[in-house]
Amino acid sequence: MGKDILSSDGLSNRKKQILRSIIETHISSGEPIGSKYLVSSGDIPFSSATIRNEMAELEEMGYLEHIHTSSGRVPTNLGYRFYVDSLMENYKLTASEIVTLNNMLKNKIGELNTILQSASKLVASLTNYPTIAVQTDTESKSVDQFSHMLLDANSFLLVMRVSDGNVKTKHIRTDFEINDDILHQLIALLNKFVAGINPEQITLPIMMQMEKSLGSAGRLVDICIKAVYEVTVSNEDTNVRFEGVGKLLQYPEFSNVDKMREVLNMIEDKDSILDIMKDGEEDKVNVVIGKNDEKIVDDSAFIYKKVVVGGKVVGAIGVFGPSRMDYSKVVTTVDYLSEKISNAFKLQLNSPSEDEK
Amino acid sequence: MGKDILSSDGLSNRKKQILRSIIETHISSGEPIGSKYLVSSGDIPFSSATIRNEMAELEEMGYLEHIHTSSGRVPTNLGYRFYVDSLMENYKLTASEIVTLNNMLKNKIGELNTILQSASKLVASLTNYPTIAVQTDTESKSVDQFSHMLLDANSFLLVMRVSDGNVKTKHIRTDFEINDDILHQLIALLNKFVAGINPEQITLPIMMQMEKSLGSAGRLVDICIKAVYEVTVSNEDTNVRFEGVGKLLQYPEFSNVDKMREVLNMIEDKDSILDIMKDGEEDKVNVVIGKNDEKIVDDSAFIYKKVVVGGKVVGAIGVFGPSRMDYSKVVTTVDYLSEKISNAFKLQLNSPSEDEK
DNA sequence: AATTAGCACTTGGATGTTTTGAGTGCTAAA
DNA sequence: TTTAGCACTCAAAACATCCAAGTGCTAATT
Repeated sequence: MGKDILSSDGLSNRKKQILRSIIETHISSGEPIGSKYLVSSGDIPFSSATIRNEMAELEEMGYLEHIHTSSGRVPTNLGYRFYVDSLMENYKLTASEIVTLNNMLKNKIGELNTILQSASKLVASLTNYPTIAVQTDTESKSVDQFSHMLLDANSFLLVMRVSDGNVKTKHIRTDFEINDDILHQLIALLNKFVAGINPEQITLPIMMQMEKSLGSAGRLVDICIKAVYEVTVSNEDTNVRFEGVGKLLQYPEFSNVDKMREVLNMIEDKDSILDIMKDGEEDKVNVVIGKNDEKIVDDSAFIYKKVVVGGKVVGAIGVFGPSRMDYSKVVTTVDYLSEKISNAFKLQLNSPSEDEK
Repeated sequence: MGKDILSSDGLSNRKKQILRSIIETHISSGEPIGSKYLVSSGDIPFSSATIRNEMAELEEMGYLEHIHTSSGRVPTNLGYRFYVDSLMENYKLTASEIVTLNNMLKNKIGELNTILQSASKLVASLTNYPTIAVQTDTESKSVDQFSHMLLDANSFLLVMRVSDGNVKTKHIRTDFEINDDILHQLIALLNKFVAGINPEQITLPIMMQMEKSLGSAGRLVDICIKAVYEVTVSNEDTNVRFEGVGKLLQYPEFSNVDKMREVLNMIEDKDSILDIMKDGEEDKVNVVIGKNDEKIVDDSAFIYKKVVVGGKVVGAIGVFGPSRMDYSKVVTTVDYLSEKISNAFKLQLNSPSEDEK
């Protein structure tokens, strides 16, 4: 009955079935899997000898490995990769899970960093792995809208809504007296000429025109433009936060000091995290396994999806855990949430006057 | 020669000498200390038998302990406490250490959280223990001024200048159409009735009056007041950051999974950290050891000093490590740095700066 | 040709035993 | 008061044994 027929990816169906069964069992147990166990589990309708033969071949192909002659098989990184790419079924979020997610997110519409962090806590509570919330600075930002708050006769607050979803303020002092009227004019001008455009495109003629219309308060233009530069160019907002690292210790593969040291070192090096994420694709959940891509600690996996607002990557949320991770659940959850976040900000952004694009 | 004369704190000088020698040796080696070792080290001019007798008494007094009959002695928490309070000598920062500290701090004058973090990194590099940077919220806040930014016909940004110097924004959506006029009225009302007062003093009559003057848009009042509450009551600016937790793994007492789990759990629970620090005194370096004060993991110690700016505690920096810590160096470093930071901000407050978050 | 039963063989881990050495407490001598 | 000396203790290291789970291979079966 078996029929060792190759399907498109070079594996007979029986091999796939066996590989999958091994991986899923191993994911939940963490133990090496032997042929007899597979038989007794009822998953595979063949004898242990047959399974052993298949296993041997799967091993030769690089999907499984063997710690020593008399131990069961364990998936290799390549095995996990194959599983994630071709074998895994989509996890369905339960209704109650969705309700939980939505409720917790609902009250959090606001600043991007707040929302990223609370999303990452959410993922943590649902998946029992440590989570990561990354906020990145986009390369090219613009200020999309200006507003102000007059503080006293010599100072005011310039309020800027930045294209990455953040709102920044800058305290500006003047050596001459200002009032609400002047500021209104100033803000109107800024909204007209500066809002939404790349700061590099602010030309001298534009600035001069603005200064002229402001008359004696023309000097403010210069100061404000400087503020725009600071806000759009600086990348002090880049931020990598891990939550719940302690959870790793419940997994035997991390229950030893050396592995923990490796992990803590990796985690504390924000740059390495950003470096890993740089390579990821934008509109899908990325799964980085073990040290195929050797930036990551062996035996571990890193799953993340970038959060895109207004066509730009503003951050990411994700999960870090053992390579025998519950991929399907994690992938689904991360996907759902990052999508939700992007949407929440789409609403917020769609509104204002000028649409670029 | 020995003369077992009691000094003021109930210990003969010889006992002090022995206790101190044991503690300092143990701090650097991590091993239990035996009588013979002390003799061979040359520190104590008595025979091993004499030392053994003294040790037995020190043990009876609670300063030392014994894992089993045939092991050397180890300091108890009480022993460390005594050492820190009475025995320890002040560490002298070397000239090059001071230069390093000053240089690194010099370029960082700016935002409080930035400076706290870079200070904590500094301590980490000098002491080889993980460090903590805490930023705390001041207890009672109010919103001192309101402003707005209209996003579209159904949403706007409420901009609030909070009394602690931060500016917060809240994205507010409405299910009816709004415009700049209505918002101006709203903001004017808020500035008149709500600005500068403690949110607990906002009474229902005031709110009703505001709602009435706004007519059909009255509902906005409620929403905005809620935002005010969130901003003034929440302490989301409170922030506890650990840096270099991985360093703990180099100390054998933390090189096991259970201890590590305890530590990670403690570290991830910001509230417990804040709770510990609440009890600390303001103008000195606080040393919390082991589980005398049982909020902290056994075998560990927590050293911190609060940073005070303008009479208010705005945060703290500190170090977490094994109870056999290099107290004198750590205490000195933490003291020096926190002092520097307070000073840096004193300067900044006096001279006008144009930065505000 | 594909599958399976059977069996010899491997090996990590669990368990038990022995040895070693650092360190103690106590007694009696200095 | 101090110290030399000695019997005693115990954790940790080293070594030995046993066991269960699992494999690879061969020969029998379908």
